Amino acid sequence: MHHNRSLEGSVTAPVKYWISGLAFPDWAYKTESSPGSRQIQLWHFILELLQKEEFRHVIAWQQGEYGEFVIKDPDEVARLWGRRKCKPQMNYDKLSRALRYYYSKRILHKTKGKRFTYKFNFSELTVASCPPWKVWAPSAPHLLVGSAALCQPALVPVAVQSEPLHSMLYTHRATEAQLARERTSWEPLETSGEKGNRNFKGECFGSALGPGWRGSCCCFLTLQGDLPSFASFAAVPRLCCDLTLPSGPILPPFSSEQPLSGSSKPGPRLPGLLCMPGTWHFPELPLLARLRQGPSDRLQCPFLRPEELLVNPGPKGHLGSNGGLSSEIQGLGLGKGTSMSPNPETLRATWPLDPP
DNA sequence: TCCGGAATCA
DNA sequence: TGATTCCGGA
Repeated sequence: MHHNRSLEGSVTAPVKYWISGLAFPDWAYKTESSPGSRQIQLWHFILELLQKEEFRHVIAWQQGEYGEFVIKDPDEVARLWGRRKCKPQMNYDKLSRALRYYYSKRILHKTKGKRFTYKFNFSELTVASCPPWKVWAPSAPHLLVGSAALCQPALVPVAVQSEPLHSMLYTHRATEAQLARERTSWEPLETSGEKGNRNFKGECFGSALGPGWRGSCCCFLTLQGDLPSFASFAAVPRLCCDLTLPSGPILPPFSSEQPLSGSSKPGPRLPGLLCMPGTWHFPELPLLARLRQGPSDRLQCPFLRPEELLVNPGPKGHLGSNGGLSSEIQGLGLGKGTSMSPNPETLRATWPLDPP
């Protein structure tokens, strides 16, 4: 059972990590888990306030704008913040200065034209705040893809199955021409993950983890560079793992030279799934942009290369050395470099790490 | 009201 | 490092 600490520091009732259709990892609400600091960070505190009904009159999520919140009573928010930090001289001017420092970190940005209105960049926030010890956690009982996905997804189950989250992760059909165009215009992650580069095409969740993690980054591409910030990465591994999707196409495409063991014939191609080596596509799915502003309508995951997927066999029940996929994946029956995808039933039956 | 530089603190 | 404090400017 998950608990959170109240604003006064006591343990309170369990929280639902579900805000306006967004699921947060549990550590996002645990002040003591703030990475890089032993003290609570302001954005944590803001999330705490936003989470609580009793502060709805002080600060609240903006209806219809995911991640956007309004400070209705700046002085009160500043007072609460000052009380938490034992800074009685705190005021909104100082607090807002701290918030403005989040701009450069891309944790937050200002909603122009709206007073006291800010917006979280959740993907950046989750990467920046994902504790290293929760990354690459070998005991995580999920099919984890990409370093971001390796942040232990402490989600409430409803988040996985809910329509909003599906919509966040899905995108609508991309034509083959579009795919080809994107394929050729794909930019290296080195540039896409650069801080301050607002024109990036891809958002590498693993960018905060350093170059060594690049191979397993889970990346979201958008048409305009304004990333689909609300495709909460935490949901990705669950979706990949549980395969409870009604349309079922969220599976990594594999490119394997040799026929995979454990399957005499390749699995059927899942309807609507367009795959390219190293890239996921989730066509025929609700428009991502429905959940956020902007025309971001493409979700891709150029993530693990085949050689990173097909790792040395490990003991059953453990993740492979890539931290994400064990050798059992070889039983999925996949063709090389094709649009072949694993049969979800096969995956379900084969996967050793599914929770009971 | 908002922004960001600069110095400073813990 | 993540604020806090102060401040000039838009």
